Amino acid sequence: MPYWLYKSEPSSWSWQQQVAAGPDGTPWNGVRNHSAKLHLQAMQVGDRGFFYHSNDGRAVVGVVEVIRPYYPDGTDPSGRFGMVDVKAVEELPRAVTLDAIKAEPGLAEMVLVKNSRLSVQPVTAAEWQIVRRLGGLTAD
DNA sequence: GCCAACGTTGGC
DNA sequence: GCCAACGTTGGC
Repeated sequence: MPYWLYKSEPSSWSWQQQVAAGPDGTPWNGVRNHSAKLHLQAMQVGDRGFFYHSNDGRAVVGVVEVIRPYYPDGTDPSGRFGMVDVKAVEELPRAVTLDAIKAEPGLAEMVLVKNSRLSVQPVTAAEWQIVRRLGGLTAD
């Protein structure tokens, strides 16, 4: 099963808001980039991903799960882009900062490091376990 | 707040 | 279809 990473500025959509949205989750809307769109389209219900706070925060703070597969994003007037619904699953006991990620040799190839502007990214199984461990979660 | 990187737009 | 201009993102 693939893993993902979702970036959001806390000032526009924060982990706290995601948690508050509860088990019904929320649409991950607003993606307007074709690489990110391809990742959204590849997602299946049950896929999990990290929730990353960009700019103000710069850390992985939680885990979310896809609960509805790709469907059109009504906030896109062009109709070209879509979204999935995600829900919060668990919070990291310790946020994993970008600095910590960059300091970890096993994470040097993370898309977050290599292409920090991509808003929805794939995460490898190895990276997934390293970040979980750094964040104080048990391995899957 | 600056600016580099990158994606998108639009004129040709 | 190329590419310069422009806007946005996000780390610093």
